[in-house]
Amino acid sequence: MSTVPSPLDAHIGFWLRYVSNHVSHAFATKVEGHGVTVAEWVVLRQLLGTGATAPSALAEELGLTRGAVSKLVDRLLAKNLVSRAANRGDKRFQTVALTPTGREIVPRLAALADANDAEFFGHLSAEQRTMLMGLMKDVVRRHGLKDVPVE
Amino acid sequence: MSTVPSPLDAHIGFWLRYVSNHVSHAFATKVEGHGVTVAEWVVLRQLLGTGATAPSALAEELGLTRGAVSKLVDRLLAKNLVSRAANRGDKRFQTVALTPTGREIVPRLAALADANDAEFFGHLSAEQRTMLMGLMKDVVRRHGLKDVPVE
DNA sequence: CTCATATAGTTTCCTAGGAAACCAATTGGC
DNA sequence: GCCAATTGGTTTCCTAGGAAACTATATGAG
Repeated sequence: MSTVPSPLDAHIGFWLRYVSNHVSHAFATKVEGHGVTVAEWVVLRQLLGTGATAPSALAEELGLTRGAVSKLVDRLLAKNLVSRAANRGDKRFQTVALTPTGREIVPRLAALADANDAEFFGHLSAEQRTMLMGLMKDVVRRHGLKDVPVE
Repeated sequence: MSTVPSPLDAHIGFWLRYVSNHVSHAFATKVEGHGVTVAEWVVLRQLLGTGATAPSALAEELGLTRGAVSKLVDRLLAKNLVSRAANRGDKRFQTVALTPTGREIVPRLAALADANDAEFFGHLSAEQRTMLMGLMKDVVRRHGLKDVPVE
C-alpha cells in the first residue's frame, strides 16, 4: 500500500524557505537604497554588538564560511563602513570594526529591519510572535548547530 | 531618547532565514546523492501533481522567475527527468512533464524530504507543527503574494 | 492586410556565496 | 632548534538564480 509522495506544502521546511525568501527579498530592496545588502547589514549589526571582532569569529557567529566573510568584509571596507586592524601578537589574526560612518548607519538600517519584520509579522499577536521565534530558536538549539549568533 | 538599534535576533525574519538555510542545506546534501538539487526536486514534485505544465505556470506556482525555470528545465531535460512538448496551437507555448524516470524518483526524493523535515521539526508536537505551518501560510496569504503553490 | 503591442520562453550579464586549494604565521613534538 | 601539523585568512572555481534584453509567435486596432 504505497501512498502518494508527500506534496511540497506538507513540509515545514518548504514554507520556511518560501516565506524567508520573500522576507529577505523585501528587506533587500529596502536596504539597497542605503547601498547595503542583507548580508552586509547582518555583519554591521553584529559588529555594533561585539566591537572589534576577528573575521573567523564573525563567520562562526553568523553561520557563514570564512571565505564569504572575507569577501563581505572587502565590500564593507570599500564602502568605508568597517576597518581592518592587524593583531599585534599573532599576525594571523585581524579584527574588523565599524567605522564612524558604519556606526552611523546601523540605526537607520535597524529601523528598516524593524519595519520589514512588522510588515510581514506585525499581524501576529505578541504571543504568536514569541512562540514562532521560540520554535526557531528551539530548532537551532536542539539541532546542535552553532547555538545562536548575537549578543 | 534614542534606544539601542534592534539586535539581529530580535527579528523573526532573521530566524526564519537562519533555520531555513540550515534545513535547505541539509536537504540539499541528502538529494545530491540522487543527482538532483533542491530546486529541481521542487519542480519534479510539482509536475507530479500538475501533469504537463507550461514553464510560465511553474514559475508562477513556485515563485521563481521564468528565466530560472527555463534553466531548471534545461537541467532536468539533460538528466532525462522531464520532457518538453510543443503546443500544437500557439507555438509560443510548451509544456513540461515528468518522464518515466522522473516519475520514478519522485517518491524516493519525497521520502528524503520527509526525513529531512522530521530531522528538524520532528521534536515538535503535532499541534506545534500545525501552528507553525499555519502561521507561515497566514503570512503568505495575508501578504497577498502568490497565494500558494502546489496542488 | 499591416504594424504596434503583448506574451512565452531564452539568453546574457551580474552578483552572491560555498568548497577547496592556497598562503602565511604559529605551535608542538621531538 | 626544526619541521610537521594547525590555524586564520584569501583566492579561485563553480553553481544558482535574478534582471533585463532579446527572439519568435500571436493578436488586435485601424
